[in-house]
Amino acid sequence: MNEIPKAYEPQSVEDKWYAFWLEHGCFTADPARVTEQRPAYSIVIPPPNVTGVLHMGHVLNNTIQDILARKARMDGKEVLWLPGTDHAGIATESMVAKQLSKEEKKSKRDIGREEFLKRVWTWKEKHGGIIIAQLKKLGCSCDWTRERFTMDPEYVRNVQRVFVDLYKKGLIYRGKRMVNWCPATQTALSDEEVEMKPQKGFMYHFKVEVAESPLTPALSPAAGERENRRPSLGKTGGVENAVSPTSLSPLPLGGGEGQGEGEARLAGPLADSEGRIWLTIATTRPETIPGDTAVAVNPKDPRYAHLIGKHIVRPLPSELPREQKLIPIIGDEHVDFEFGTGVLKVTPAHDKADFDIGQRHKLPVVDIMNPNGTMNPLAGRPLDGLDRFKARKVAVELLREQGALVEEKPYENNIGFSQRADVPIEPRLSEQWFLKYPAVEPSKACVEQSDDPEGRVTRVPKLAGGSQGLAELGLPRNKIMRFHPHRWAKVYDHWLTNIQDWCISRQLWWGHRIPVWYFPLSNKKAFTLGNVIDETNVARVNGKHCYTTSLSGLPGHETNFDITMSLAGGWDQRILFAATESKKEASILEGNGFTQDPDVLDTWFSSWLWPFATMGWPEPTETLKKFYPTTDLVTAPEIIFFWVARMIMAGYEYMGELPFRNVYFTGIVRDKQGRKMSKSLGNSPDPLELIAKYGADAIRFGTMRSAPLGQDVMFDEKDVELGRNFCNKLWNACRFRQMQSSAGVSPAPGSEQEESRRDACPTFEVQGEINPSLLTSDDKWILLKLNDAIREISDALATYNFSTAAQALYRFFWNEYCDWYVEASKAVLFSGSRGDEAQTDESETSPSLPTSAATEARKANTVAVIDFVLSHTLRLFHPFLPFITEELWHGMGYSTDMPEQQGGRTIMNAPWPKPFDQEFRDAYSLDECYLGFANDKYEVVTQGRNLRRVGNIPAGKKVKFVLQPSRPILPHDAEVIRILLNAEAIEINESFAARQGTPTAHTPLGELFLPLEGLIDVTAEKARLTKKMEEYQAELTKVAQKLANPNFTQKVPPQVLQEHQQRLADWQEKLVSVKAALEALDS
RNA sequence: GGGCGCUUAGCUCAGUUGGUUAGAGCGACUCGUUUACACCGAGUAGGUCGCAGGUUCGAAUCCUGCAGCGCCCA
Repeated sequence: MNEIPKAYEPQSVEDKWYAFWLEHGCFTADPARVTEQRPAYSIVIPPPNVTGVLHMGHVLNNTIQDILARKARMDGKEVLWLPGTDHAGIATESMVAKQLSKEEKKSKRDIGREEFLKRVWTWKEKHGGIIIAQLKKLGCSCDWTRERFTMDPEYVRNVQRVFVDLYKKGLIYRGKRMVNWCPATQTALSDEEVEMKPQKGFMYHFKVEVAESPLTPALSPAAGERENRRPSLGKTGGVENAVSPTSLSPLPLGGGEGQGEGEARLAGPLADSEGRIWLTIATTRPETIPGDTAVAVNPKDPRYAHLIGKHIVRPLPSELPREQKLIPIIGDEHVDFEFGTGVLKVTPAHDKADFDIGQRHKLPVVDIMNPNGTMNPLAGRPLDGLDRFKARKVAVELLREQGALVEEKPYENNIGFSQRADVPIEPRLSEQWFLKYPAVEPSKACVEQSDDPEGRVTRVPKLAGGSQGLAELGLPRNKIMRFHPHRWAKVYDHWLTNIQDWCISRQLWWGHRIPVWYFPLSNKKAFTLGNVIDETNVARVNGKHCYTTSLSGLPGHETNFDITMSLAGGWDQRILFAATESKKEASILEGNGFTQDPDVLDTWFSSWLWPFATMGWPEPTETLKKFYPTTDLVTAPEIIFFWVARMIMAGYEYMGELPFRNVYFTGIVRDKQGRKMSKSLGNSPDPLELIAKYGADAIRFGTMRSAPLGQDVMFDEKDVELGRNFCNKLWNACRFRQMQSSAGVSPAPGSEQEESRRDACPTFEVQGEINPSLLTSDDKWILLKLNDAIREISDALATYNFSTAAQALYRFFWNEYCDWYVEASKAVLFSGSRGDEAQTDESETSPSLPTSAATEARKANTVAVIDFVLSHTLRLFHPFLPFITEELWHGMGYSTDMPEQQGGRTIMNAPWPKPFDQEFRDAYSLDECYLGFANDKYEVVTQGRNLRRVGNIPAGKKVKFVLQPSRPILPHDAEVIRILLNAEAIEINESFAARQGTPTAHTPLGELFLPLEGLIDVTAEKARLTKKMEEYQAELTKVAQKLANPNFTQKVPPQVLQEHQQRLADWQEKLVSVKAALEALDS
């Protein structure tokens, strides 16, 4: 560390140490090293998308994981931080598809499945390493020898194994249902991938004729009520025509009366002059009218009940003859008669609720759309081929032309959007694979629901079969998982309580292809498949859920020889399904005319296995034995359902145990204005640029300092700047220490550099290095402050309060160590190097000055204290600032005397500082009273600086202060005050007679004067003192009033009472002092 | 509609079980290049703790209601 640069230059340091760590295998976990004394600690990384790039969310998330991992290493644990990437089905596939269309103007179908997948792999090879390299830049201490990818061959096998297993258990099934269909990516999505967003649109009211009208003469329109026009809609003047030429009148039924003005006109059947009855229907999706197969009313609705069983004439498609457009009016209790007009159009093919109504009433399902969101021929001639949104406009026009459109008004409602493609999803009837979640009960029970950190009160899960609690579930206390912040536990519990089956198939190519093969049963060949499946077996399949057998029959050939078959039927044809994870059996199937399901699995169906599938499962590997369950999981709350909940279920189902003990949910990183970081807003800074500009440590520290537990993070580049400044401060504080050593402040004459370092390096046998008898009050103060900091930071980290820890580090180091201690230490370090004039004045009242040899010993002792503090501080900082601390650890020589594996090679393995034990405190007389004394001393300094201000004396100008002590002051302490005040001298004078008008301050150590030669601005000083006096008076009054209240004095605890009495005395004293000063000015 | 969170200095946030003058960083302003650091030091200003009630000797803190913002679920 010769010729240390004045400013810290991270660029020259970071790569060097990262390479060093890798070279020495510092991140590599070895299960063989795990013992009782060296417990395991593990985290699995939330695998970033393989082709993704680092964003601020990753920085936040991975910095936290790295802090946890590095802290655990320093605690002497065997640490596994297992990294990897996710194949990210839709994201990656659409990225490659986009590129294909851009560069070659081709769709994936143009080049075919095989070729397309080849392109994706190429893309993956090219971009897949980027984010990993970026994590390394950030300093992440992952065990890269264990990097995994969700499409690694073993991982693929695991996914298939799990699929087949769940299939055999009857938990995976194929079903034709309403799913969330994304017309952009043309695949089904799970409920979790749908995001509800408010959407501005229109509510259209249109009228339909009741086919059986006129019903009865009684329903003819009442006389004189013909003028019942809708209000004109201005530019959509066509509406006016819509109700002409036949004006409608409300029928004299009770229903519509409670409605609002506008709705009243629309609700209830209307009759025209010819006695025909019309119903008005409200909809936001008129383009789906051709798919309507009924209209529904609530059977309890008096306005419409009598119409149930009749028919209406569906207005679209226009070209169809009336008799082909008659659809029934049905009664269904689920119709909300408050909503719209109380008449609901039922489109079973294009709405989830309508589909359910359709099922109840056995309505036909008319699908009028293509998978890409365009209309098909069933929608009618003008709509056919149009995009659904274009079709909506056209449909409105058609209604208008027919005179059926009654009203059109702006309307906002919540629409489901495809999270990935950001287009409205289309509810669509489709055949997909579904999973009924396994292990739901233990997954629910294992998460601590009480807010008590001790876990004393745990929710007793309600289980079927009379189970009473965790014991019945095999969940002892240590099998409980905690969420941080705790409130997410409730969200998790709620989701699990209302859990719906998971649609796991995706109509994509990139991903885990579903390990199921089909065979249409009309083909007799299947019955003799491999001499194993014959007609007898198929007969057994028929009517049962499944039948299991081995096709290949070769022992040990594959890990699983089972084949599960089931008979599906009822919709299109009867199909034989065969699920197998065995390649051998798959090829037999294919050789016999079976074809594999073209779909792939939802990406999360592979990531939910991540904690164990990355550790060698299903083999009982050493890694699994030692590192599963993992200790902590750090992730974003956005994926609590996608990932966290599912991992817990998979953990129970396949490992019989929870996958992690703690889950830490980070906040969302937002910009200064509180907006979410997003590509389209362009408000997301590139972390790599920030690292290049400020250093990785800076971005880590800045992010951590401003990321409170469970709150969103408002990101501001200023935070990174602060991190950079902090590193620089640390750097320079160490530089200062080095300068003392090189300036010859070593203990004994003739000592070598190395020796002085060793002397100074206090890490282990500290007692021998620092001479307790030479400790100053400042030394003891900083040691006690260090002790507080150790405790505070350790506690904060143990409770995942990273910002608290970072702020404590900042405060301790910058405020307490640099601003006070280092400055105070100069009193010792610089003594003798410049005249001791300051102390000559006080020689009468103070003990005699130390001899020169004694001075040297004291300097050495101060350096020893500095080394002690710095070597501890570097370790406290290391999880946050890995690079600079490693650089300084070596540069300062603190590594030299440490055992190889405990800090000698790298600070990574240096032991985490522990709060001082009693023995240590006794040895160094670290009594809390020194905190008080040093604080008083620093208060004198603050007051003195204040006086300078009053005298308008520049901070740089040397002046003389006088202290009239209220207690004995040692020469050292006087010198500290002098240095900190940047004073020419400080005179300790018990009988100082201040000249009239001398600025004075009342301090805990006595009256402090700043004698000036008549330069003082009397008016300003008066103002200052008056302000102070008023302040003291106000406080005094407040306390006095409290103490005068018998209610207070009688009820309050004695300790509080005493405190208040003390306070009263203090204020009184101050007040007297300030009053005296004011009087002195006046006279 | 249900649930959760937030509201304290110009900004971002601390404030533990109620108990001194409600703290910090940034920003602003003033002064200063004093031999670690201008990526610095010293100092100053700035808050009726969202609003209204209540409990209490005492409320930023506990309770109730209201308002605003945000998120999740339906």
